[in-house]
Amino acid sequence: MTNPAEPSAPQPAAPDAAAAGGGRSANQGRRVAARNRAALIAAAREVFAEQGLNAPLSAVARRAGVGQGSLYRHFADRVSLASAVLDENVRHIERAAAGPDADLPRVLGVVTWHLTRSTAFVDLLRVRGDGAEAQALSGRVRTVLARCQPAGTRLTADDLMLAVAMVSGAVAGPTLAERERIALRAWQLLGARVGPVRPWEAADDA
Amino acid sequence: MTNPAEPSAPQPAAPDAAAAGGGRSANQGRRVAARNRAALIAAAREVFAEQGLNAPLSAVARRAGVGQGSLYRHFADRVSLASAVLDENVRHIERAAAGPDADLPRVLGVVTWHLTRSTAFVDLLRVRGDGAEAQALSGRVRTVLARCQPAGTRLTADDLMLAVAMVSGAVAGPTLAERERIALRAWQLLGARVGPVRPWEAADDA
Amino acid sequence: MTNPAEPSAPQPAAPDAAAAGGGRSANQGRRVAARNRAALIAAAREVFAEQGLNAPLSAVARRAGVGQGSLYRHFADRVSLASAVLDENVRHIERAAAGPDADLPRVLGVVTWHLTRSTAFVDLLRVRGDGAEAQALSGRVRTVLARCQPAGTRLTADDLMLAVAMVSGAVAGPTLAERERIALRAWQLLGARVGPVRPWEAADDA
Amino acid sequence: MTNPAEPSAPQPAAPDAAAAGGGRSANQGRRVAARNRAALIAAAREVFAEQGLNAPLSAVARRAGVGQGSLYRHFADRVSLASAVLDENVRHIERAAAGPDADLPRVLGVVTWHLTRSTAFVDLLRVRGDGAEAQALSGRVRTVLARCQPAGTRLTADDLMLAVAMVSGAVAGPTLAERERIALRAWQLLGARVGPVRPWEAADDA
DNA sequence: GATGAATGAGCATTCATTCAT
DNA sequence: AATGAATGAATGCTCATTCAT
Repeated sequence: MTNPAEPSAPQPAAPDAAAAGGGRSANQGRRVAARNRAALIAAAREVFAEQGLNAPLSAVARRAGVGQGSLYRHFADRVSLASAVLDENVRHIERAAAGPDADLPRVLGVVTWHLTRSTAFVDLLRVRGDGAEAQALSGRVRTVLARCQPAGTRLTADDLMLAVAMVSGAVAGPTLAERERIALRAWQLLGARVGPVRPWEAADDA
Repeated sequence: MTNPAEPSAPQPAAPDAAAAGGGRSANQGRRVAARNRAALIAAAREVFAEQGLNAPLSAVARRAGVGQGSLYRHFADRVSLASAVLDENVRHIERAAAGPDADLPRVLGVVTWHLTRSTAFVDLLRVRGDGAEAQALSGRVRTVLARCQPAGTRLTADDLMLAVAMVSGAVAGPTLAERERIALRAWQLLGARVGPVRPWEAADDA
Repeated sequence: MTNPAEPSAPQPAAPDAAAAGGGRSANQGRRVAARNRAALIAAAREVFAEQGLNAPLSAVARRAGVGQGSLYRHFADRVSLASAVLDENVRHIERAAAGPDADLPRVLGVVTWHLTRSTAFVDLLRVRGDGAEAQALSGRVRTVLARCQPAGTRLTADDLMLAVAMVSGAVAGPTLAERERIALRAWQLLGARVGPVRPWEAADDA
Repeated sequence: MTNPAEPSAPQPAAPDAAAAGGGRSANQGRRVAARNRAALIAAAREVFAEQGLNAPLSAVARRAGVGQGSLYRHFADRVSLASAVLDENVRHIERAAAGPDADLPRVLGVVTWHLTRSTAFVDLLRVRGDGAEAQALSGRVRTVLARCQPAGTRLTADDLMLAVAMVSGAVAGPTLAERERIALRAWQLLGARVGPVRPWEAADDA
């Protein structure tokens, strides 16, 4: 998984018993509903990270170990699935900014953590105005950044978002280490200080 | 056309000398071959700019006024067609750097012109190591930039390419003017001076 | 509703006594069972009239405010649901024929009323021998018509049913008025006298 | 085949040689284009006659022994395929009306022949205003009938079309003989004289 | 007995690729 | 060397049906 983000990553609902039978795999009733939803989001996070936001939804369903129909029941369309995936990323950033000793470098570190883990998140912050949901999500990031900015700075909130987009655009590479290295060098070229690169949870360890 | 780039844009090869023959358009030998190739590149530039690099190749062939089979004769796969499209962009940049009074700002201006005109070019410079062709093309840009750099600068060639990628990543927006505005502000955040934004040809007018 | 047919149309079984319980709507025993069955028939009448007999059964369940499973508990398959819907239409015709001053024109008027209101009823009388249920229902109509026929007529019961099928086949059109106009002209071409077009209930008003 | 209508019924393009290989069946080049188109129409005539106009198009392609893509190349959508099928029926009727000794009964005989052979044709004449193509086709039938009508008749062209729709609606039954018997009795109930039931070609035999 | 979620087969449609002419 | 048609795998989406709760 590219971006677990949740301590208790839900297990795919698939390789259960009862699959040994011939025909259709057992209908496990509504007990698995919540588990399926989580598995779909987790699978979508992986698939979108690997293949981009246009990846086949059938691949998401397959990786989640869930029928196609269940995917469509939980998420009416591709956008609502993507939103669910990205919503988690944004929530983490908001949580990071809500901490007691939150400042801009610390938040940028969290942003960078997500940028280097999720291609989908990169796409979110790079592409502007691509549907109401995407705007809402990137707007939340913008709000967080604007609030963290020290008084008397020369940069507008738009400038901050532009800087994030610039780093987003630059972040590419086959390995995670490579992506982090590039991201940090990019922030350096922009003259920005960046705190430790981590999701919010890890902040406890600091 | 989003990125004409060539003063003499080749005409689609279609309803042309076929008036001579009866039913089917005559096979006109290697004369049409060159014309078809050019028409395919021109069509691909438009289609890729409008629909992205995953646009259906059938749309390219249709717009070029050329059969599907001819497209595959000239370009074995999607990548080689894209390379041919982007090769023109890179050649323009090389030409700009070969001029008598070429310096880094002037070349960056040309780079910016292409970034704001061609979505495909943005993708080229943003995604690293995506196949040998793409690497060769971005390598040529790297060479050009390295050569233009004034002696005694603190930035490596990698840094320059990274900066270009950062601007590439930030460039988005519905209108051309918007894309140019964003690109220039991005360079500004990087502390770079940028010459006039133009393709090489226009440099004569300066 | 295109064909209410019942003065006391049953209400959807949905947001009802559930206010008493906490989360899930309470299982209210066999009281709701009857109400659900009626709601399903009413919903099916509407949906089948609007979208034809192949309308998704999920749409019927949704409009009835009832779970999918309940639909299948009450009606084993699509045919048995359709039969339940059409049974009401046939009962109305039988009731019309049971009245004190019932004669053929009067019954044909009632038949026409249903033909012009319910696409499903048109299908019933047009398609012959399509399953035992359909045959039973159209057989009842046949019986009614045969009984109403004046002695010494030249038409057999089969002829009467054929005439009804002919009118059924011709009845089409976007508006109710249009359908009635066509139906009456069709009867005229057949040389049949037709009483007032109305469901049985309205006969009291005459 | 339910409605051959053409003396030289095209053979399905399918069970050719070269199918013995493992993977994809051979691409037979553009030679088979015309044959495929004819096979598609023939297959559609059968499938539409058996399953109605909403039959799966994949079934048509399969029966024609043709790939799905070829179907879509020849016919952009379901309507254009259906039109191609029904166009033949209408052309036969027009040809029948163009003969030297054409009169209304003779044309009605031909109409009846098609009604009893093609469910799709029944649908065409029964459903009004279902798209421009359908209206055009039924309009042509209307024109033919109007022209054949003897001077001084009491029936309008609309009445004639209504009568045809009535017979269309009544025609149903498992066997061809049954359908013909019903159709002829239906015309009798309408008081219409009907010539021999046959497609135009057979008129030579008379 | 109600509920609502799970499941996957099925259909429409697109498109990369091959190939006879 | 161009052409344009053939092919079927792949994908999106729907819906009938089953089943644990």
